[in-house]
Parts: sequence; C-alpha cells; structure tokens
Amino acid sequence: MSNNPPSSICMFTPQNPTSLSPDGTLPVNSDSSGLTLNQMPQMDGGLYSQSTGPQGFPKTQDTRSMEQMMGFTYPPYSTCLTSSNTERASQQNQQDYSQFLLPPPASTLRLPGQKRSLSKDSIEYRLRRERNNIAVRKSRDKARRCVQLTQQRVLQLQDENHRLQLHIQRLSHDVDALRHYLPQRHLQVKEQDIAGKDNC
Amino acid sequence: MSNNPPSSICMFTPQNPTSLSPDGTLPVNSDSSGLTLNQMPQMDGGLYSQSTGPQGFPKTQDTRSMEQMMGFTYPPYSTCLTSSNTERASQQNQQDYSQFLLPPPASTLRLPGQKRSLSKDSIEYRLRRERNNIAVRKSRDKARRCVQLTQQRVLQLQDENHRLQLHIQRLSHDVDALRHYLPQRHLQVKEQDIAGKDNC
DNA sequence: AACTTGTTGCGCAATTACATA
DNA sequence: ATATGTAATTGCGCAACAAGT
Repeated sequence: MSNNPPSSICMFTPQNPTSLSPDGTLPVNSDSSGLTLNQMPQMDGGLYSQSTGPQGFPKTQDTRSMEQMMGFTYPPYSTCLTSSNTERASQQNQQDYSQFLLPPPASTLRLPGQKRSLSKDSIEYRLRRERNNIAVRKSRDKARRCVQLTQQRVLQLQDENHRLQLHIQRLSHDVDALRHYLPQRHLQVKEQDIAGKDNC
Repeated sequence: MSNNPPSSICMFTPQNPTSLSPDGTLPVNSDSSGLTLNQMPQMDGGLYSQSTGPQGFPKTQDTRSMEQMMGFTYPPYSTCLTSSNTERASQQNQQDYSQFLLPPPASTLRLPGQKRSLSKDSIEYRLRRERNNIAVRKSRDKARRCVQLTQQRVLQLQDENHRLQLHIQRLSHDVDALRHYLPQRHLQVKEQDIAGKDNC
C-alpha cells in the first residue's frame, strides 16, 4: 500500500527527455510533454472504482454507448452522479473474479526476461485491463485538474501583476511629488544618487 | 477553404458553461475544461496528413490492421510494435456486430433525424475514421501546445512579478528616504494627504 | 438539413515509475 | 541490488458530440 509522496512534481518536470526503450528502439510514447503533476487536491478515495463493465467481456464493439445508456458518465469530481445501477454490477464483478483469480500456478514456466502474455479471454487479463482503465481515468483526471490549476494560476498571477503595477505607479508618483517638495536642489541630486536608477 | 480566425480563444474561454445536449440529457462530454486555444504556432500544412504508411503492416489487430492494410499508419509517433495474436478475436467481434449494426445497406431510406450508419467494413467508414484520426491527432497536438504555452506563461508571469516586487521595494525605499529629507513636518503631512494611502 | 472538422471521454497496449519481496 | 508486480503515464484509435460550412 504505501501512500508516500511520489517524486514527480506538478509543473514543468522534464522527465526522461531522451527516453529509450530498453531494447533501444524509439519508445512509442515520445511525447510526454512534461506534465506530470502530483499532489493535486484529489481525494483518492472511492472514485475511479469499477467503471461499468458489468459483463465486460465480449464488450460488443465499444462500451461507450453502453456506459452512456447506463447513465454512467463519470463526472470527474463533485456533482457526483447517482450511479444507481452499475455499482452493483461492478461490485459483483470483482467478487466473481476474485475467486477464480490466480490461475497461474499451473503453468509457471516462463523465461526470465519474458513477461507472460495473457489470453484476452482470461479473467486475469480482464482484471488487469479494468485496473488499468481505472488508473487511466484517474491519471487523466489529475492531468485535467492540473491544467485547470495552471490556468487559474495564470489568471491569479496576471491579477497580482496588475496590482503591483498600480502600486508602482502610485509610488512613482509619490517620489516625484516628494522630490518636488525638496527645498534644495542639491538634496534632490543627492537623493537621486542614493536611489540609483529606478526608472528602468 | 477559408482560413479565417476561428472564434474560440486559447485560454480560459468558459464556453458553454451549462452545456446540455439538445435532448436535455447531460452531455457525455461535460468536461471541456474551457481549453480551446487557437492561433497556436502551428503550421497547419502537411502535418497530420495521410500518415504516409509506406508499408504499414501487421501492426496488430483491432481495426488498426485495417488501416495498415490500406497504407494508413501515421508515423508521427510510434514505430509500432509487433504484437501478435488477438487480432482474430476483435476483428471477428467487430464484424459480428457490424452486420447487425446496419440493417439498411442497400436501402437508403433513413428517417429525417437519423444519420446513416456505415458498415465498419465499408471504405467510406474507413475514410471517415482516418480523417477523424487525423483531426484527433491535430486537436490533441494543439491542446498539448496550449498547455505548454500556459505553463510558460506562468513562469513568465512569476518572473515579471518578481521584478515588479523588487521595483516596489526600491521605490518604497526612495519614498522613505525622501521623506526623511523633508525639512518640515507639515510638508510630510501634506505629502501624505496628496499621495493617499499607498500602503494597502 | 447534411457534411466536415474539432473536441473529448474511453479503452487498449507499451512504457515507466514505484514498491516490495 | 535484482527480479517482479502494480500503479501511473501516454500515444492511438473509436465513437459521440459540438462547432463550423
């Protein structure tokens, strides 16, 4: 389990810039765009649960239509849906499989550097897929939130920027006014020497 | 052709905040996150073109195989793998359904509000798919660039912010110094009246 | 109205990042 | 320190829409 902080940081982490696959081939994922946020305000709780695949297997052609028909639209956060149905199914789904889980014992003969290839019909395969699907949804959700956060940050910074500029404007005005009130010229000069070049 | 500027703007365009499907149901895509950049530095030219698959081949299965058979591989990313089995399953799967999917092949009678459904085997279907795939790649590319741009903007704003704060610091210092040099108290007071409340 | 392009959520598969035996 | 398993990322294609012509 372990819930310790991952290493990647939300914004601008370059992250394996020249990543190559272990076999030396160019990796399929050559993009990455360096967006790997973390520490996002997300309650890692029950969301992302079993997604719909009630009977997931034959999975007709696309599931999407299925999901929608079942009203399972996955509203990232808040507003949570009232997933009336579907959860039952998914829940049970898990259980159903759990008992069959771990068929490998029989044929455990696979070469060291070889990762076992699962049959697409196998329960295990489906379980892995489903888990990954959940992870994918979670990850993308996180990415979306990060983007939004970044955008908010821009607005916020622009705002602050504006405030600062106004402040500068006022201060500049003050300085001018004060200089104007200085009785002796030499003092002004002295003052300017002290202040240096503010007007950049 | 017309290459005029689209309406959406890159950052923070709210854009259908309460979007609902025409039928009043909640739209599947309720996300959108208001990211709809435009005017991105993209040469809209030959990129995203036909995906020049010189000899695209046995990519895997899963429809993709079709694309390759037709010479549609789209190299942009990938170097594709060489998986193996499984093509049978998904392929057949698709076909199985496809025959049920579109009952009216020869008959062109489709009700007013009904969009014709193409056979997954049809050339037309493949062409549409391929066009959409290109559009998708293009769109995502745009989104990626927008995100990067936004991130850059944050850095840039942070930097400017810092500069402004330094400037304020110097100006404040100047004001203090000048005030110190003011010979008479009443002048200071007067000055403050003029300047108003700078210290917010 | 019909068609084309643009967006977006989703699932898949390959890869990577972590964690742990 | 290494082998192995799981979670996280990411490009890709699909389908449903939205938007634009």
